[in-house]
Amino acid sequence: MSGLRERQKADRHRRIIDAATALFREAGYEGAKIEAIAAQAEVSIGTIYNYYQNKGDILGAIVSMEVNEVLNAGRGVVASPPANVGDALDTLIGIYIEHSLNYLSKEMWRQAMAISTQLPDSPFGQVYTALDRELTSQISALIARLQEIDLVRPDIDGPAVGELIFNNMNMMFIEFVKRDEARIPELRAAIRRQNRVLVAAIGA
Amino acid sequence: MSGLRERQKADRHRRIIDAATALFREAGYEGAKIEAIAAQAEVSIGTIYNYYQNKGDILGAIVSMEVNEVLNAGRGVVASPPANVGDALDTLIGIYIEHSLNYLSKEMWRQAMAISTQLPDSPFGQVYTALDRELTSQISALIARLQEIDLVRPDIDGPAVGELIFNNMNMMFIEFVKRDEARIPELRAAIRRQNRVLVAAIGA
DNA sequence: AAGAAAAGTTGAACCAATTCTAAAATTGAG
DNA sequence: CTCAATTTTAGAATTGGTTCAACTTTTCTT
Repeated sequence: MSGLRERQKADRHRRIIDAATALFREAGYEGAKIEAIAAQAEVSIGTIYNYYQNKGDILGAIVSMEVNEVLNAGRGVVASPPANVGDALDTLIGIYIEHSLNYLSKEMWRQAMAISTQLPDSPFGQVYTALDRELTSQISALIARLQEIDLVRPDIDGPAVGELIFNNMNMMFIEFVKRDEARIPELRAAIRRQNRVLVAAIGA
Repeated sequence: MSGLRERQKADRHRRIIDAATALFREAGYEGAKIEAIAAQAEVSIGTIYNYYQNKGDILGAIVSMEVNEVLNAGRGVVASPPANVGDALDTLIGIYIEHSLNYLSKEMWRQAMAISTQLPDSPFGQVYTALDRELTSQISALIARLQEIDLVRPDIDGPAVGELIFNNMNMMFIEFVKRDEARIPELRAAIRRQNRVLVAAIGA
């Protein structure tokens, strides 16, 4: 069933995403006109709207790829974490943050986050919420792992702590992308400081 | 210096905000057309844009009033907090959350939050960031207060814990407004659960 | 009180996302 | 190969936020 039609469809998807990625980075989200994306992807405007419900969904597809990469990178840390709670958390969070600007500019992140709260029921809105949940789960999984190897007290409510840590990190990341002059090292240091009390409290 | 011009200006401001508030609630943010707001406020479209940079700023003015009320209500709790850490935090957070839907619908919150990340440098974006900071400070102030009366250990990093608690609450609130069917009691219970570890850790 | 300057108001025009339509192209089935 | 179904295409129409140049109103000056 992988007929020509299937292949062409996949190819158009890729062309649209490639064109949009390039233009979003060059001209910013607002500056990248649908007409220009269509031209660069060598499809018509109508085709773009046939593939994606709206401009936000195109950005959404790009964000999804990025976050999925981050989730993959995170699995390694969960599987074999550094040998103390603070470093383990810092390493996982570090992966999230350091990867975050690989493909997406701060402006793209701002737009993506805005769209996901503005239209929570759009395809992208739902995907974004799901990705957040997966990241939260990954942090909780790390804590569970640390409990297994006796670095975290067994009576700690892992899922709740995972949510707390993720929500704080996410909010800090939002503030980070809102300020163009904000830098990654300061962001990480601030998060480490915030987590310190928690790390002390849950450590075995 | 309270000439005619001043009075007319104040009056127009009020009429625009009243019209917008009514229409946002009736028709939703997107549904409330600038043209309709102008008509109901009995000013021209141009005048609205003379008073507010864009549609988001109108919503911003409404949100500001709401948040400032909440901040005021919170001062009482900080001044004389309940006699244990868990209840003190729960009371303050309760005030924030219970007041939150007095004037603003979930849809209005979604839009407001989206705009504040999308346009962090717009007048509203800056005001919103400042309000978040004030809420964070208020939580930190509560913790400082609890340290004074020996309910919280003196060596705890109050500001960091305040940020952690605020960021978590805020993120939970964002998820809350994203789901129309989400209910306040469940939200509060979830936040209480997340804060539990922290409460245990900082209590004297 | 008249005239000039300053401040504010107005709505038509503009722009870009999105929708719609009818025609052209492509594909898979028989 | 031919036909019917599906997709793509180009572009016109729609829509709603935002801008702008001309017009009014208010204030200031003398």
